Amino acid sequence: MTQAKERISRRAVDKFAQRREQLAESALQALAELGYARTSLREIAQKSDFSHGVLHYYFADKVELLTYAVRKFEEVCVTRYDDVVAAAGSAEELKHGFGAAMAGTLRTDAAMHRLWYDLRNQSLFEESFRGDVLDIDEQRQDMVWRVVRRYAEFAERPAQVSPEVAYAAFDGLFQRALLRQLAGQDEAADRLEADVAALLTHFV
Amino acid sequence: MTQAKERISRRAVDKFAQRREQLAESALQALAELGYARTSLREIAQKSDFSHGVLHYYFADKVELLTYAVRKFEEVCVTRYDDVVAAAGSAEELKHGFGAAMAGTLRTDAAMHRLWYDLRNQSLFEESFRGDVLDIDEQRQDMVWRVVRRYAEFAERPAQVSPEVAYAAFDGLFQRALLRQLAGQDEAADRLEADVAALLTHFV
DNA sequence: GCTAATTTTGGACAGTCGTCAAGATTTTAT
DNA sequence: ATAAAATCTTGACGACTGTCCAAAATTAGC
Repeated sequence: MTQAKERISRRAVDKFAQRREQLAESALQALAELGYARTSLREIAQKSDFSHGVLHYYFADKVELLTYAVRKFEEVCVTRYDDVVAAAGSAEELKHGFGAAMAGTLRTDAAMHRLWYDLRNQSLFEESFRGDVLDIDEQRQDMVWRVVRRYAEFAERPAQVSPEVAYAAFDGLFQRALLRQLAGQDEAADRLEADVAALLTHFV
Repeated sequence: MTQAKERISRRAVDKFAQRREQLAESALQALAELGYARTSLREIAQKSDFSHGVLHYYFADKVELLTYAVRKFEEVCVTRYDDVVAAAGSAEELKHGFGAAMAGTLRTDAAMHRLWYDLRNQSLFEESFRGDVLDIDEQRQDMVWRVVRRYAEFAERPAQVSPEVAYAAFDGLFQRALLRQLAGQDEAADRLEADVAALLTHFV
């Protein structure tokens, strides 16, 4: 076996890294569909173009693969509302844009979101992901705070809560809505949109 | 095998039910310690006084056992703050009592709480628990709302948020604190206590 | 085109899982 | 005390798990 570290060719290194990306993507697919408890390496391989054996060619073990996948997941996860912040021209616009964006991603990306909550929850039991989870959580908090801070600027009032409290509250709302949405309650997204907008006004 | 339904003797029925309670209790122990993903029937049996085979004498399969355990869990889970509400004589007292009670149970019962979040999260993937989880969630919401409503009475101001929003926000705060507490951040409980008290004032 | 290195496959492994049933043990009824 | 019923143990089953490895397939260097 040839380790990535020993490589010389730049192309080869890139290809090696590219395969890892590819397999991590398949891992995320499997995790989103089946949940952590039921995601096996063979399931992951089946979502990819390869057989199950190849996973140990690119990753030392399951933990390394999943850790890598979690880190990859982070990237798409922590800038979701920045566009809304940039686009909004007033407090009202931002408030409704934020609510709509949350409701939208709830409707569209439910499987991906439950994957995140599953991983975060798993880190209550397993130490391996905890560092990455806490890191992502912090970035999500920053993301939410950018919305709240901007809203406070528009409203020309100071924010009444800390970034931690704001994030925890919006996250709680989202998690609640996710459970209801997956349980088939079609009004979950609409209610989330309204609740998010209402909560924002209470926080600044 | 003799089913409980066919029994005549009252004592026998009670004993049958008692064993189920007993085994469900062992199941909760195992779930709290290992998490849903790694809890096996043999692990559960090992926490009890019996061998693994007996589980299928008292329960049809694993799902029935776990479902029963979840329902049992509900009982201890949804009246935790009622004493605080009953004891408080003023808004200030209630506010600090609520925060202290949350911080207290975070410190004392962390394993039990992560079990709840694990089960609730699992219901994002598996339909089997979903009904019970939603039911428990509702009761927890009522429990939190009794606090908020009472606080509003004391303060002689109307509550500014719905029961759903209040519960989601406090739950989000608690979940956040639980993760930090389990990650070894000793100040998590203290911060939770302060944040809960602060958030309560924003909600009424 | 040939050799050597890299990449991928598919099967084998030891272990664990949920489930089941036969037999041993205990409790109950008469 | 004895037979019947209820309860519990033990070992087995097929399926699945993460991991590893030898061999096949592919690619790269000359």
